[in-house]
Amino acid sequence: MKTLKIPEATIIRLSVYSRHLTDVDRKGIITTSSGEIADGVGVSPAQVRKDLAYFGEFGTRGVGYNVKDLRQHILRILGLSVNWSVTLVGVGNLGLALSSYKGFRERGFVITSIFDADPKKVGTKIGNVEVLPIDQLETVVKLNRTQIGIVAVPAAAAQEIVDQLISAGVEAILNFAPVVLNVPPEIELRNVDLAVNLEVLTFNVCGQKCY
Amino acid sequence: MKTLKIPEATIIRLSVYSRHLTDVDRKGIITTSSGEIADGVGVSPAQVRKDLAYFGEFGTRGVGYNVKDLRQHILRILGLSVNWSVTLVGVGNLGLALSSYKGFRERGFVITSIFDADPKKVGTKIGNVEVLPIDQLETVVKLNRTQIGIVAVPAAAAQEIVDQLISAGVEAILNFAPVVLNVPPEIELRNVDLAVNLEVLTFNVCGQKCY
DNA sequence: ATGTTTTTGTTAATTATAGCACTATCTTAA
DNA sequence: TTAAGATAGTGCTATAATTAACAAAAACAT
Ligand SMILES: NC(=O)c1ccc[n+]([C@@H]2O[C@H](COP(=O)([O-])OP(=O)(O)OC[C@H]3O[C@@H](n4cnc5c(N)ncnc54)[C@H](O)[C@@H]3O)[C@@H](O)[C@H]2O)c1
Ligand SMILES: NC(=O)c1ccc[n+]([C@@H]2O[C@H](COP(=O)([O-])OP(=O)(O)OC[C@H]3O[C@@H](n4cnc5c(N)ncnc54)[C@H](O)[C@@H]3O)[C@@H](O)[C@H]2O)c1
Repeated sequence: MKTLKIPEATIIRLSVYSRHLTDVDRKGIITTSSGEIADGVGVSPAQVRKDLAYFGEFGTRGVGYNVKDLRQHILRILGLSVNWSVTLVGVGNLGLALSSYKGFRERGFVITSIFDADPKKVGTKIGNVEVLPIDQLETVVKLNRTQIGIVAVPAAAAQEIVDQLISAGVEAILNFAPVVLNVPPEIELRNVDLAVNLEVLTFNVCGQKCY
Repeated sequence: MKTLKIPEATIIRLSVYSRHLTDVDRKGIITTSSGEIADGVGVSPAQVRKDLAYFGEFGTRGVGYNVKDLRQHILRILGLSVNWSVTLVGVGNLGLALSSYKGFRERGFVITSIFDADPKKVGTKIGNVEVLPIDQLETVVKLNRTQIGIVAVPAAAAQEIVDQLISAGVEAILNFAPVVLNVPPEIELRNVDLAVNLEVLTFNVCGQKCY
């Protein structure tokens, strides 16, 4: 087992490769190559091979990769050979969209609990999951052994929620609130920041000429 | 005018710095330092200075940075000294959340038009913007000189929508559909992919031990 | 005044990432 | 059986990004 440091960019690409392979597989295609994958996702063939090489040898020289096999291998690498229990905190505009997103389940992410502070929302059902009051977060998350928390509350409440998620045993957090959160190093945190994404766009559109 | 290549990571951090400075400014603080900014956003002081150094000298040695000034400078660098006209395509679960997101306008992004293919949605109003049929996209986007398009349609429709946005003159696209899109090189494209984000988390939670 | 402290801007070193070129191995067909 | 073609895996090179170190400049205290 290698303790090699894997670039995050590699993981992101692996996720995209696996999605691409799902499409290719659906078309009934049996075998593919680093070149075809590269074309399909817009990177270089060398990059595809390099990314895979971190984890082993999955292809056959002169032939290529078996689509189903490679897909399964990548899913396994990403930790997707099992389902993950996910909790969603905050069922506002965004939380509601997330809670009904089917792309979740397809990849093995199962929303097992939903919380909100608003009494009007508590008790309502989203799909077959009931919205629970925030004071039950710790108990329920512990009970379900939920490993992933999604934060979709206002920025002002995000740190408090994150602290609760962590003390409830969550190991990874996906945060949509536009705020820098403090978490201990053993907790995995990723931020999805809409404004930041748009601002990278505007910077580039300016042709970097605006300043 | 430098033609220096700026790392994308730098732009992302600048966006975060500017948000942090907005908070600091709201607290009435006049002066700050690279160290304080670094603490506030979780990077190193050297990184902060390096990022800023790409664009000029904004501080005073021995003193630090004027909060308001630096904030304004960064906003200018990011192209946020003017408002941007944005069009949103697809008002499903996600599109609806995005259309009512206030964080947009705060940074100068104004949704000037919304489109959907569903006749039941066309004609409804979101805020004070009416949902228009998709066949008016080109005309309206051209009329408004809209520069940014947000794609929140199903994956199967995304490429088609992107093509229409581009032929309508949009220069930058933020895509939420989980699909690899083809755009000409002069078009700025960013993808926000929820599954990918979660999968980076699961990979890391596995401690890279799962494979 | 002058030296001390602070903190920036910048240069140098280190580390990380991507790209390329080459080698090994498999398939196929003569 | 062997040669030709294809394509994965790999080590090396080049590029990019981050970190660290240091010199320049401002403020402040003596
Ligand atoms: N709406 C979007 O498109 C969008 C896009 C990007 C980022 N965001 C961010 O995502 C977050 C949610 O956005 P939104 O538009 O859904 O906001 P919202 O106001 O519609 O929803 C927030 C929800 O969180 C709940 N809440 C508030 N405080 C809470 C607490 N302490 N504990 C539990 N629940 C609490 C509220 O009751 C509400 O249901 C915000 O931080 C926002 O900045 C939203
Ligand atoms: N819902 C989420 O939380 C979420 C999260 C991440 C990514 N996404 C992605 O964002 C996209 C939208 O997700 P959603 O949940 O809002 O889906 P949705 O089905 O609720 O909404 C899609 C909307 O697009 C419209 N549409 C369909 N085809 C169209 C076309 N050709 N032109 C214009 N409009 C068209 C539909 O009428 C509908 O209103 C999808 O690609 C989805 O995978 C969604």
